[in-house]
Amino acid sequence: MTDISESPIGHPSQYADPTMSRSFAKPASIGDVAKVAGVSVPTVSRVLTGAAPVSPDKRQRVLEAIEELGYRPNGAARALASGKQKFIAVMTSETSIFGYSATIQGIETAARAAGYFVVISVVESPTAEEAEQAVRLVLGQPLAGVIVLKFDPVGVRVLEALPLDLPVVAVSGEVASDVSQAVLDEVQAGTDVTRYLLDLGHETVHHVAIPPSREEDGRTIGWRNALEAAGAIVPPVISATWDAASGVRIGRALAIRRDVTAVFCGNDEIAMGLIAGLSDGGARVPEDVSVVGFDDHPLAGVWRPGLTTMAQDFPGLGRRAFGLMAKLLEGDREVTLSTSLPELVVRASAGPPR
Amino acid sequence: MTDISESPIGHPSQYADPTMSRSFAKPASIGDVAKVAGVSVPTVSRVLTGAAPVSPDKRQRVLEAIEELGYRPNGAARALASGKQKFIAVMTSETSIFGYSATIQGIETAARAAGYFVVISVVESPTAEEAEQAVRLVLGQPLAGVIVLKFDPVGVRVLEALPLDLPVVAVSGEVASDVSQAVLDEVQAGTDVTRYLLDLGHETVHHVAIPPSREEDGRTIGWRNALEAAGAIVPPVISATWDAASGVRIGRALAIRRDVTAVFCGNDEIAMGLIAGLSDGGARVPEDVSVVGFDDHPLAGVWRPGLTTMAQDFPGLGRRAFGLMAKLLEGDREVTLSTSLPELVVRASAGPPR
DNA sequence: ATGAAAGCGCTAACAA
DNA sequence: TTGTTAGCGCTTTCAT
Repeated sequence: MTDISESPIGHPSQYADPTMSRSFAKPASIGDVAKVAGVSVPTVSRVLTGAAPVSPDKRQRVLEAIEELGYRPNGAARALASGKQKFIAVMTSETSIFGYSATIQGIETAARAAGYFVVISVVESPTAEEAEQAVRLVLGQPLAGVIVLKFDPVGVRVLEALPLDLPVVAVSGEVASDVSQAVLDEVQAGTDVTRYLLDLGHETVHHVAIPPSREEDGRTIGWRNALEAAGAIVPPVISATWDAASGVRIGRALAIRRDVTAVFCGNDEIAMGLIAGLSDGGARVPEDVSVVGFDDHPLAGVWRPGLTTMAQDFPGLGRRAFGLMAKLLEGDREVTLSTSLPELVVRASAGPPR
Repeated sequence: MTDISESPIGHPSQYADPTMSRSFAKPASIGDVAKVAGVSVPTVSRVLTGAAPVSPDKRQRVLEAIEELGYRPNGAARALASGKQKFIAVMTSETSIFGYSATIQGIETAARAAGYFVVISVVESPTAEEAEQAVRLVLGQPLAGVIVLKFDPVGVRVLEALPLDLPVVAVSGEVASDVSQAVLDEVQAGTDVTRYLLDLGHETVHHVAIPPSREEDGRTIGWRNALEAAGAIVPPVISATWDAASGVRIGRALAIRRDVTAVFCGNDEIAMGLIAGLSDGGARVPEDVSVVGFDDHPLAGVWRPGLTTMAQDFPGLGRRAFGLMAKLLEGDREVTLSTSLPELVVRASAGPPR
C-alpha cells in the first residue's frame, strides 16, 4: 500500500506557552467589542447587521475595536437569538457520482447566491433505521431546511423518515403530493431516446438499467412505453450497478449476440463501459451495435466514438430545488412541482442497424 | 432550451387554515417537554445528552413526552450553551471535478464517523477580496473548524485570508509551516511516472500541465526533476485547462509531431482527451505515442486503451485531513504534516517507443 | 438523582 | 440615534 508519513512540522513560538498549547484562546465577544469601543452591545450589533442606523463616529470606533480584537460574531448565538439559520442540509447516498455531484453543485450555487450554506449528510444504506438515525442527527443541527436527493432507495427512505414540519424539498424520483419537488421527466426522456433508436431502423432496443429507486426507474419505464407503443418486442431488462466496470462485463457478453443491435444504457458511465466491453468482444460501435447513454457526462463527448446521450441538466435541477426551498423559507407553504425535460445530444455512438 | 414547468401540486388540508399557511408552527422546546413529562428542564437535557443518570421512570416519561410533542432539540441553542459545534467547513473552488469531489467524500466519511457534518463553501475566483469575503461569511457560522482544499490558487488565497486562531487544516499544495496539512507527494509521483516512461526507452517525455496552484504544480516539478536527472532535454510545458476538451485539442496538434513519443498528462481527464485527439489525428496509442495520466479516475480502466496512471488516494487524503482536524478539535495544537505517495497503475496506454 | 439558578453571545423590543 | 431590559433554548454549575 501507499506509504503514509505523519510528522510535526513546527511549533510556532506563540504557542510555546504550555498553558496555551492545548486549546485555542477564548474568542472576543460582542461585549468585549462594545467595551473597547465605548458603546453598548446593541450598537455593535447594529453596525454588524445593519439593522438600524449608527452615527458615523460610533460606527468607526466599533469597526476599529472589531479589527483590534479580531472579533468574529458567534454564529450559534446569532442563530439562536435571531431564529434564522443559514444551513441547508442535503441528504444523499452519494456525493461523487456525476449526477449527484452535479446536482449538489447546482444547489450550492443557488444557495450561496441567497446567503445559505450547504451541509452534506450522506446516508449509506437504504434501511429505515439508518434513515431515521441520520434524520435525527441532522435535525439536531441548526438548519433552515433539508433537501433530499431521491435518485435511489436511500432517498426514498430518508424522505419517509423526515418530519414535514420544516422546509423540505425532494429532488427527482417519483412524484409525491406532500413535498415540493424538482424533477427531470425521465419517463419522457427514456421514451424519446428509445424512439430515436427505433426511428433509426432498429427492430427493438435493449436496455441496461441503473439501480432503481423503487421498483423501476423512470428511464426504464419510458423505454418500455416506447417499445410497446411501437409494437416492438420488449427484451428483458439487463441490470447494472453504478460502476462502469459492470458495463464492461455486460458489453463483453453482448458482443457475441447477433440479436442486439441497439442498447439504451441507464447512464453514461455504463454506456462507456459497455462500448469498451463491446469492442473488447470484437463488436464495433455503432456499425454492429448502437449505444446511447443518459446524463451527458463530461467525458461523453471525449469518448470514442462520441457518446449519443440524453443530456440532463443536473446543476439546473439543483438550482430549481433550491428555488423551491427559497419559497418555503420565505414562508410560502405551497407544495410545488418543478419539471424539466432532458434533451438528446446526438454524437457518434448510434446509427442505423447493419 | 429545456422546457421547465412549475406548478402547485396540492394544498394539504392541514395547511388550509390561512393563519397557518404562511409559516411553520413554532416547534416544541425542551421546556414544553419538561412540562408534559412533569420534570425539570435539566432532567430532559440529561436524558437527551446522557450527561448524567436519570431514573428509569422519569426517563420513560421524558421519552414519551418527546415522542408526543415531536420534539427535536434546537441545534443553535445547544451549540451556544455547550460551546460545541458540529460543522466542519470545507472551502474549495470546486466540488465536481474528480480529485476535489473524491477528497471531499473522504473528509465527509471521516467527519461523519466522528459525529461531525461537512459544510461546503465554494469560492469561485482566486482574488484576495473574494477569499476574504468568503472567509468572513463562513466564520460567521457556527463552525468547529475549517478545511481548505489547496489544489489551486483559490485555496492559496483562502488560506491566506483565514485567521489561525481556530482549527484549520490545509489539503495538498505547497507545504506551509503554520498549518496542519495533508498532502500527496506529487513531486515524487511526477518524477516516478516520468522515470517510468524514460525507462521504457523514450528519449524524453512531454508534459501537459493542469492549471497550477502557484507557479508550478508538484507534478510538473517532479517531471522536470526526472528529466534533468536523466540528462534528457526538457521540452516546454504544454498548458491545459481542467477540461477534457482541452486535451482533445492538444492531442490533435500533437498527432502530427514526430518528436513526441511519450506524454505525461497532469490528470486523467486530459489524458483521455489527449488520446481521443491523438487518434482523431491518426496517431495510435501506445504504438506511436505513449500517454500516462494522473489520479486514476474511475473511468481510467474503462478507457481504451486502458490508461496507465498515477493513482492518487483522494478519499484517503480527505480522511487524513479530517484526522488532523480531529486532533486540533481535541485541543492538540501541534502543527503536523501527513504525506502519502501516489502509486503507478500500469494499464495499456504506455509502451516502448516505435 | 434532581431541581434551581445562572449564563452561553447574540438580537429584538422598548424607552429615552 | 442610543442604551436598557429581555429573552432565544439549551447546558452547566451548584445545591439538595
